[in-house]
Amino acid sequence: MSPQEKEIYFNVAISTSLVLFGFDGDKLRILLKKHDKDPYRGAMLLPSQYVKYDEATDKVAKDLLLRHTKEINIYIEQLKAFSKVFRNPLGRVVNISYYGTVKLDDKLVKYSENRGEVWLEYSQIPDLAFDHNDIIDYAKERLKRRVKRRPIGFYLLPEYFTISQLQKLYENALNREMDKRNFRKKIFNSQLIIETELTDNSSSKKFARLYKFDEEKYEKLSLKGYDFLF
Amino acid sequence: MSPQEKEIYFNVAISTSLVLFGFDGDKLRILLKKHDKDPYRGAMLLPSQYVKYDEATDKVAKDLLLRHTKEINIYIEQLKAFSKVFRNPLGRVVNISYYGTVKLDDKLVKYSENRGEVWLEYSQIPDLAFDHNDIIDYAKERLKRRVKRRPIGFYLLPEYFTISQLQKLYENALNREMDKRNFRKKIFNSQLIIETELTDNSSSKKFARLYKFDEEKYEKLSLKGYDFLF
DNA sequence: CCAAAAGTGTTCGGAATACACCCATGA
DNA sequence: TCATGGGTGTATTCCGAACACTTTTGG
Repeated sequence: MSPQEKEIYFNVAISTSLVLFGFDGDKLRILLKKHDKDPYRGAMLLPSQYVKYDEATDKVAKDLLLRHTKEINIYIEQLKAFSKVFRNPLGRVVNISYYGTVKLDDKLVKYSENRGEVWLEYSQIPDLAFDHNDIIDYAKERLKRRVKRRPIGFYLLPEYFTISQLQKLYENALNREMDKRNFRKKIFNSQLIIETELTDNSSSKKFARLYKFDEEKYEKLSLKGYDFLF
Repeated sequence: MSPQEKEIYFNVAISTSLVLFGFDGDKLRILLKKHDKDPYRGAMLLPSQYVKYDEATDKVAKDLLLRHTKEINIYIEQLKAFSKVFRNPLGRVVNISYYGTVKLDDKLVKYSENRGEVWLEYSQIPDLAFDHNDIIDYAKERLKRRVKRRPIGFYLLPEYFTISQLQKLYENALNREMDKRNFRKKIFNSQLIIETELTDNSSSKKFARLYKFDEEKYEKLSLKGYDFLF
C-alpha cells in the first residue's frame, strides 16, 4: 500500500458501545446515559467509547463494563459492526457493539444514578443518539436467541431466585407469556437448578421457595456437548 | 473532539472480507484467492478489500460479491468485526466480514479459475493469510445455524435438484450424516419443494426425480411468521 | 447378474402444549 | 374473608430417531 493509499484508508475511527441488560426481578432493563458532549448533547445513548488505534475493541468493551458496573467477571460478546457512512457527524466512525448481562440490584441502580445513568425498561427505550436504537434492536434479538440456548437467564438473576422471577425473565426476553406448570416442568427437567431451604415473601403473601443455578453441573454438561435448550 | 483527539482516533482502516459458500452437488466449497501483494504475498486468503472512509461496508461487500460471481441478487449478511490489534502488519485494520451463498456451476468455477481463484473444499481449508481462518470458522458456524432456520440450502443448489443433493448439502453444512427416510419426511413435510416431471441420472443408474424450491410459498409462510426449521 | 443409488413406512419415546384447582397468608 | 401469587398432574399431540428392504438400470 502506497503512502497516498494509506492516507485514504487510515482515516476512520472505531467506537464501541455496550448494551447492558439487567433484570430487576420484574422487568428487563437496559443501561443508558445522557450524552454530555456534542454532537447530540442531551440525547440518551448507550455507554460508548472511542477505540485508540492500538487498543483491542474487546478490551475497550470490557473497560466500559467495568466502569459501569464495577464488575469484571461478566461475559460480554460482540454483536456486530454498525458501519453506515453517516452515523456520526464527526467523521467516519464504525461502531463495534457488545452486549452483556448483569445482576441488577439496588446498589447498582444507585451507583448508576450517581453517574447520571439510568436503567430503562426494555420495552420503553426512547429515541437515542446516533444509531443506538438499531444496536439495541439487534441486541434484543441476540438475547432472545441466547436465552433459548444457554442458561444466561441465571446471569441476570440474583444468586437465589424464585421460579416466578425466572419465568418473568424469560417472558420479558422472549416477549410472550408462558404456562406456569409447563415452565416449571421444563426448568426442573433441565436439572440445572438447586432447591434451597430459603424462601422469599417479598412479592406474595405465601412464601416462595428460592433456588440457585447449578453452575458446576452446567459446566459438566457443556463439556459433554449437551446444551441448555429452552 | 479536539483536533489532537481526532489525530489519535481517526487512524484506523477498515477492510471487508467475504466468505462465499458454494455447493458443487457433492461438497460445500469456499472461494479463496492467492494474495498478490505484501504482506503475505503468495498466501491464500478470502476475497477482501479495503473500505474508503466514505464507502458503506455493505456496499463494498456487495462489490466483492459482484466481482467474484457476476451475480448481484445474492443475499449476503455481515458476520462480525474481527478487530485484534495486530491482525494486519500495515497498521490497525479492522475487518468487517460477510458471508453469502452462491450456486456453484462449471461456468462459475471456470470464471474463478481465470481470475486465479479456487473453490476449496469446506473441510480442507489450508492456513490462510491474516486471521482469515478465524473468519471462516465463524462463517461455518453461522451457516450451520442458518441452514437450520432458513431454507438457504436452496440458494446453494441449482434450480432443479434431487433430494440426495439436498441431503448431501445439509450433511456437509451440519457435519453429520442423516437418515435418508427421515430426511425426505422432513423435507416433504416442510411443503417448500415442488415435484417436477424432470429426472436426472448423472449420479446413479436409476433416475432420480428433480425438485424445485417453492419460493412463493416460503415468502407467504415467512410473512405469517412461520419459520423453516430443520 | 450385480453394483449403486433411488425410493419407501412403521414403531417408539420424549417433549411441547393445553388446561384448572387448591394452598398459605397478609391485609 | 378475600385477593394474591405459589404450587401441582394429566391427557394429547407432534416430532425426531431408529431401522431394512425393493426397484431400476448401466455396466
